[in-house]
Amino acid sequence: MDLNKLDDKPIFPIRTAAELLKISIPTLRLYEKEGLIIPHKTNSNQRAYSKHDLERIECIRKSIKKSKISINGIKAMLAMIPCWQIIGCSDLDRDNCISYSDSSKPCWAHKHDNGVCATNECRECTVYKDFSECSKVKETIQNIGK
Amino acid sequence: MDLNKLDDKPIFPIRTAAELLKISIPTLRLYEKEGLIIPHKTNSNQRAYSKHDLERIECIRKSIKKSKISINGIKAMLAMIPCWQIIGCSDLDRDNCISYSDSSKPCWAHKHDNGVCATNECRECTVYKDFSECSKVKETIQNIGK
DNA sequence: ATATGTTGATATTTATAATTATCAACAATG
DNA sequence: CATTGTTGATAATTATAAATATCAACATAT
Repeated sequence: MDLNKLDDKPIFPIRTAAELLKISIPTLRLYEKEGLIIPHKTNSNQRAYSKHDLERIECIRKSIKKSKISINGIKAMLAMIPCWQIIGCSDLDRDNCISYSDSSKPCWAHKHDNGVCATNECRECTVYKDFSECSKVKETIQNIGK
Repeated sequence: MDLNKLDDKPIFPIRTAAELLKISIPTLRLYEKEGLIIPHKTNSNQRAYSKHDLERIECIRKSIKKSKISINGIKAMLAMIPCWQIIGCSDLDRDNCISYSDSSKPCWAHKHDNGVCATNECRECTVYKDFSECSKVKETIQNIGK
């Protein structure tokens, strides 16, 4: 098996994740409610975090604590991700998509009724997985024109 | 004379601006220090605000108060503006430009040593003038690919 | 089946961003 | 030249976002 995939395995229950990150459980739930993180859910609806999830959360934390960007600020910044370009939406899907016009939160925080996003798992999507910080978003914006 | 240009005339001293906006003078100075606004300066370094300046500040205020985006959040979001595309930088100028890679504040909050931006007045630049809110930034990101 | 951990929701506390007040030095106005 | 407004800087205050605590109901594990 590909050993890199281990880091994607959701093996940590919420308490362990909180201990490893040195934050409280309600904070983890808050970030999720705000759409900054999408942990895996078990059959019985219990959260499970992977190593990559933890890294993502540390990144979010840095934005809040060091860069002083509010949660809504992070959401607004992530809303600038040109997801339609990344996943290659059809023009129709794109124009019908809420997240194409919305600038308040990232695409994965929206309920999608049409297009690929309606069926795909956001947690597994490149758009979600690749973007948790400003620099990555800007990098992508730079590359659209090329 | 073009009557529309009147709205760009910097005719309000800081006290008047503060009264019209119902905020304090130090707040206006803060927004400027953070690079969210560039008022005109008289020969003796006194600030003067135009009607458009006031509208811009109201827009900023809405982001802070209603959208709950922190000042640093607004700056991060504005750092996503593809300014090099808008003003049509040469590839060389672009690659040498700080604001091309930086994702912490908008281009006009940087000191520019090379390119057009070194000589131009940011206050007069389309990039500064057109962008004070998220939706305009996203609109522009949408249009790059087209 | 009893311990321990989870869920979502609400209430509370804490941290800190945003705003304002105050200051001496300088500018404008009449 | 006296009045009123400005400048930047620092200190104090206020507002509120972020984090945490608490809860009953449900899940897991031994």
